[in-house]
Amino acid sequence: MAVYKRKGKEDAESEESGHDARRSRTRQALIEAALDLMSEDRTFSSLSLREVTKAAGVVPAAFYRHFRGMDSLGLELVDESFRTLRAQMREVRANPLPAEQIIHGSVGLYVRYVREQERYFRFAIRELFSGAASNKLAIRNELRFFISELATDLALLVRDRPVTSSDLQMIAQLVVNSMVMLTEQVLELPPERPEEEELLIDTGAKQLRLIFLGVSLWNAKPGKK
Amino acid sequence: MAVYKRKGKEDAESEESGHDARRSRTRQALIEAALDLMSEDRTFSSLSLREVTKAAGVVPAAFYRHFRGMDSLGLELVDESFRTLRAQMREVRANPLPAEQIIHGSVGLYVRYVREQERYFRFAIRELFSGAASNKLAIRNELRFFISELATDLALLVRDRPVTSSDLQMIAQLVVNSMVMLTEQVLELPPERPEEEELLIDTGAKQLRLIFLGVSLWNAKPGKK
DNA sequence: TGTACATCAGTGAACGCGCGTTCACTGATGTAC
DNA sequence: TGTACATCAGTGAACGCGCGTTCACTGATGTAC
Repeated sequence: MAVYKRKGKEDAESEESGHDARRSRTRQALIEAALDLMSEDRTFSSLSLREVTKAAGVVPAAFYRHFRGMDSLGLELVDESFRTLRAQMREVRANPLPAEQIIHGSVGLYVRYVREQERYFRFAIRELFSGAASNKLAIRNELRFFISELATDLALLVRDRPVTSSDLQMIAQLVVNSMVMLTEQVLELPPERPEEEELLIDTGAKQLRLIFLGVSLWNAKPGKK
Repeated sequence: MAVYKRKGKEDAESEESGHDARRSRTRQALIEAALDLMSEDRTFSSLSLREVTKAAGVVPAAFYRHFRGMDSLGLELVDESFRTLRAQMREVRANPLPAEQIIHGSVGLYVRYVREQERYFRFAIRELFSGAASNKLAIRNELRFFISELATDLALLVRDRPVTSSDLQMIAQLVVNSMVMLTEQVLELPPERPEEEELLIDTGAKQLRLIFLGVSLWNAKPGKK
């Protein structure tokens, strides 16, 4: 049994040859294949290992060189989905306070991002509502993370009033919930319908404005529950 | 080929004997079986015809005496789900205007109703986000119906201000969306956790109050978009 | 009321098919010397 | 540089299994007379 020094993992993997490059190319092909197969109304749990490998252009047995089974591919997809989404959120969060323009602009950015990354959002939203327990839990945790971050931002908005942190969470949850429902609507749109997309953005932005109007009155008067 | 007079369909079907009674008993057993099999994290599309018949206690071929295939069973489930939900909504709607008590009370009623009819709501919410296109469409239409009804009710709330009917729809959609997300949270609760259930009701009610606070300011000042 | 017959929900066997998983293998890539 | 050998991603065949659907059937229920 000999131990060899291995080449470090290459950054640009797609055009390489060699064991490592081939490995990660096939692995990526399996991930892409699974996402593509879910583009219509298929659930992840309804995909078969064999059809994923077929779509990826490898033999069924090759799957096991990369994942222990479909479950483990599912977890990988959750990770991939939220890795990019978290990065995006960090960017958007770097924006200033929510004034009218900013709300509409942020919703627009988000919607266009959903469009761009349709396959990941489709996967995530389906797994959130009907996926395996482990995926569901992982996604709920990611959402809770977004909610907490948003609650932190909201604290600045209401710093002149006594709003409890659990109320901040409640408000942030309402906002994130609205974004989840908006996401579903965007994914439901037929492709290439910019007018309808704008309509969704307008309505989504109005709903956020409505919520922020409510926030501006929250605990403003002594009529607290 | 002789034509016989048939007995009229009996109202109390469960304890009867005879062709018709047996027919509707098996049919109901298939429906119940499908709902029960979805109680964990299974999607309707992941159920097999054979396991549904097995759970219903009949042979696979018997399925075809009642439904053309699984698709047609799915449509039947959508119908059943919303038939009862619509009746429930009619009752709740018979209540007066949303003051604080009434919001909390209505949310409480709704949540307890979801608990009671868990299987139907689970089916509906899963199909909404990841079901077959036809089921998805049917459910979206039912939701649109609720939104329109709610918009009509909201019109009374804002009759002193110039709120467009599309804004009323936008507001009603926000409310219904929040209820959808609340439903998912209720279904996610482990059974028999009254404290956590109350917490969900409190939070849901607060979110509605927040929205209605926003509504009370909507177009109140000339600062219209 | 009694008998002969029609109806039809449910049966049980059969079919070809795609499934997940296993296994010994192949052959290109990489290493040791 | 050249050679012998190790590594290992991907192959192809095989397995037993549950699947959807078909079909002629059975036997209880219901009707005609």
